Amino acid sequence: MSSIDESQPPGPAEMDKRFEPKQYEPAWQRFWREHDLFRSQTRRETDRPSFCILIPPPNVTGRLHIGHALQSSLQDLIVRWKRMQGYNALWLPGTDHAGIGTQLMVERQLAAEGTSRQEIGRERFLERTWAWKQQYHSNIREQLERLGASCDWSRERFTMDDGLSLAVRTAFVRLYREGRIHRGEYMVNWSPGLQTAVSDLEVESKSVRGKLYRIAYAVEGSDQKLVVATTRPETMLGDTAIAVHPADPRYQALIGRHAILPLLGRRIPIVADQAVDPEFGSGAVKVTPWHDPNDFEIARRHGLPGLRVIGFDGRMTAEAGPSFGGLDRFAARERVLEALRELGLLVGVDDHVHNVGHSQRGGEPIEPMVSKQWFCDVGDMARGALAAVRDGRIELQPDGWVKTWEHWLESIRPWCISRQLWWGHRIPAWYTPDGECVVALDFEEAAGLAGTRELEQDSDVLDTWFSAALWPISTLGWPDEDSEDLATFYPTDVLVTGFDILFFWVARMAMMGLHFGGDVPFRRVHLTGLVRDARGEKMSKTKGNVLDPLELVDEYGADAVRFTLCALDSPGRDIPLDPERMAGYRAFGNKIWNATRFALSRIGDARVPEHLDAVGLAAPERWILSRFSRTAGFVNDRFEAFRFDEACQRLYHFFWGDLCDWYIELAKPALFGDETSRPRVAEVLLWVLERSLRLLHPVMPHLTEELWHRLPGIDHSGVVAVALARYPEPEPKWEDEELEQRFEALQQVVSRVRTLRTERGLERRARLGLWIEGGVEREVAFVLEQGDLVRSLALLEELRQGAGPKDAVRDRVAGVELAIEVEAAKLGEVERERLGKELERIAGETRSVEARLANPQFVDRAPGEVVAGARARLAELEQRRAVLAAQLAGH
RNA sequence: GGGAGGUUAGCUCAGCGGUAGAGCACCUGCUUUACACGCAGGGGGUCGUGGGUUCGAAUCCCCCACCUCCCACCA
Repeated sequence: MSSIDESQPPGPAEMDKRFEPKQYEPAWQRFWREHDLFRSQTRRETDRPSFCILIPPPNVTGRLHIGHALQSSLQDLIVRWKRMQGYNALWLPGTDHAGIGTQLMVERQLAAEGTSRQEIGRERFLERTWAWKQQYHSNIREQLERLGASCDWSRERFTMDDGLSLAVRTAFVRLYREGRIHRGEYMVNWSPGLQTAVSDLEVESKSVRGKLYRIAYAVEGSDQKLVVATTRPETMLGDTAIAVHPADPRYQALIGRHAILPLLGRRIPIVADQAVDPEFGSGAVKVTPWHDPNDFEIARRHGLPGLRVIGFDGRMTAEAGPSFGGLDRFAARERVLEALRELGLLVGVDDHVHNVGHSQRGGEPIEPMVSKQWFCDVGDMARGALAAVRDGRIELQPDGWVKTWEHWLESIRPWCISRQLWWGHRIPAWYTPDGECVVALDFEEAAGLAGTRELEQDSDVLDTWFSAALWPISTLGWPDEDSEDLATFYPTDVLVTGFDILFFWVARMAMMGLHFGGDVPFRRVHLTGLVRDARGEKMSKTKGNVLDPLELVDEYGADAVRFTLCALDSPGRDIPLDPERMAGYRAFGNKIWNATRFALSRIGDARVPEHLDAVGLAAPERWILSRFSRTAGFVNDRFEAFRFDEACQRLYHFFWGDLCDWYIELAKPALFGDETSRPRVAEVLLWVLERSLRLLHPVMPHLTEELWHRLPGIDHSGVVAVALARYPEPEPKWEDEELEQRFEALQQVVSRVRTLRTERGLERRARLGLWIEGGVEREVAFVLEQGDLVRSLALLEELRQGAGPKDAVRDRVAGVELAIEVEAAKLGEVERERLGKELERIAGETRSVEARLANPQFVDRAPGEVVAGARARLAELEQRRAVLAAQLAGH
């Protein structure tokens, strides 16, 4: 107990009228940390069932953005809920080294110092980057903690930790030895800006307004010109053939002959290939094998040589000839066109809109070119991942993503996994002086295999997503097959992430998890939408509409931020985030605060009861317990279905509507009354409040923790925090459908009286008398039985059964006919109008229901209860019409 | 060219077979012994267009229109 007291927030015993998240949120974060509440256990240490979520690791040097806040809120909600359900729940945190991103940041820093990575060399550059990582890596943890994340920080991982690095090397070596990884010269996407190859996924195709140029090539041994169409004239310098469709009648005679490449005078063959579309351009295609993926394939089929005319820096090479070598690729284009124009060989220029691949990161056009790289052939692993989703071992939510998943995995191509970067996992391959390649776990093994220590390691690093693909197994201890964590938590249960990395990450984890882990890496994947601004626009720095989650936490409190994000997470939708909405949920927090404050001020000596005995409770108590039970059932069910939005709506309306607006008001007479009724009512109020705090805890952990600890009678030596309290479940014995219906009538009667005050512009406390004149027996009896409560809620002078004064205002609500005595009972103009409108509405609905009932097909085919419902509705409409019509006629 | 999603109250969105809901915004009253981050009451929608299925459609099916996003080597 004493240790708890020490880390209790220092807040005053007296509660302020307004809650102030800043005063207690950091204190509870510290409390959780100091009590080490979220450390999970291995199966050796506990027999509780396990539950595991792995964090999608943020960039180690990054700052959390609003998307992280969304995903973290959802992950924390899930893991807190499961933990409270008694699971050995683990939310494993960590960070990613983010190869390109981090390297670029450090390079930028070097540039500012007037140097570069090339200048300082690889070793010093890596030292710098590690230092940079050390400096920033605690930021992510701090930021997650400020959101209230209940991660097990003792298990924090970083993709370049020793253990994870070993996992990466092990996976690489095994895949290599299985023949799934190989090195070769193929067409890759080259980013001249980043100076590295990138994978297909890192290329974004953008529609570009360009030109289609028609260039005339001379045919050898004739005066004939062969016109080809191209969008990239500069690549002609690397042409090694012209291709036409084999069946194209225009070019039959030319197949097998040669053309002379303009500008360079090279003799190139004219070949026939199916890939050529006779309808496009001139029907003849220039073939540049080393700078176009299609041409590469054509060249392979025809055994054509390739020439590198564009270098890795985006400039033309010496192969491009003396006039062009050294020029930037775009400058070369102009120069080539100019030269062709002079020679009269540029025979046409048309506007042409086409798609050009751009580097996702750098933004510049990607240069397709042949390069020696490492590739991972994921074909059969992809089939495994495909099957896992098809047969439900992995559930994607929303399931609309299944098709996308299938399409991508069915048409998957080898994955280019090498990057010409320095920051990352260096490829575990060594070369002997003879150029022999040895793949091994480390230098010693490589030396043993090669029979020499004169080895040079491959200079490339692996794609960041390669290590990310191993995250589910590597963080849990793989390749150590005896790892207790792996045995306890693998397969993990839930993955929450954005759809934008479905292929980059999720699919690849599925492949690697199945391959190395022997099972799916996670059973369910919850894909979130994109967080947008209040108007639904994408957040971007240039637009200046970026919302920083930590600033939002400062302004509204972490719980309000979390509640908002969870409440807006509806499947398949982007999330428009309006700070106004967050203010609304901050108000909700304040409501919870004040409800508790009120309860604490009126409960006397009552304590939160261990068990609640239903016997002898009055109707309002039985009612709120019934509502609570149904809410608990609903919330659990919606959490289970990952419908956090629906769960949050229900929590909000239960607490604010049922508990505050109605129950607390209903309980007030007893709470302010004598000692006969007060203790029991106070107990129920405390009980419901305490259970409600538990119910709300996964969404609003700080506030619920703060308030829960203020409630009297909780044995904190048993359960030190609400974070570890049992999550409420529905209690069917308290659910009372009939009682809830009767209460509905009571509520409507009270509302009708209140409406009348507004209609008549009466004083809030104007003396009113209410007569219950008739109606449905059950409801009437209940309203009369609860007469005292109705009187206090509706602020009535008196309430009686029987016929009211002649000039009273009459209405029928929820089956109860009532007459309200008002001093000046004349209907005003506005009221008459409203009555008229209401009668019209009733007449309209009556016609519609009558028509339905007059239709024999409806009566025959519709379910009995629907027909009965319609009949009852018709009767109710008629009763109400009669009352209102009499009312209107009587004045 | 394929695929997915969207089109419901002024705004942002739920609902997805029995004639419409929320939050915010708006209007009208309120120092009511927890809360103005409050209380009570209210106005506001032919659920994108056109067909079809059904006793009955915002809800299922088809067409169209307009948005958004993925995927795709026609130079």
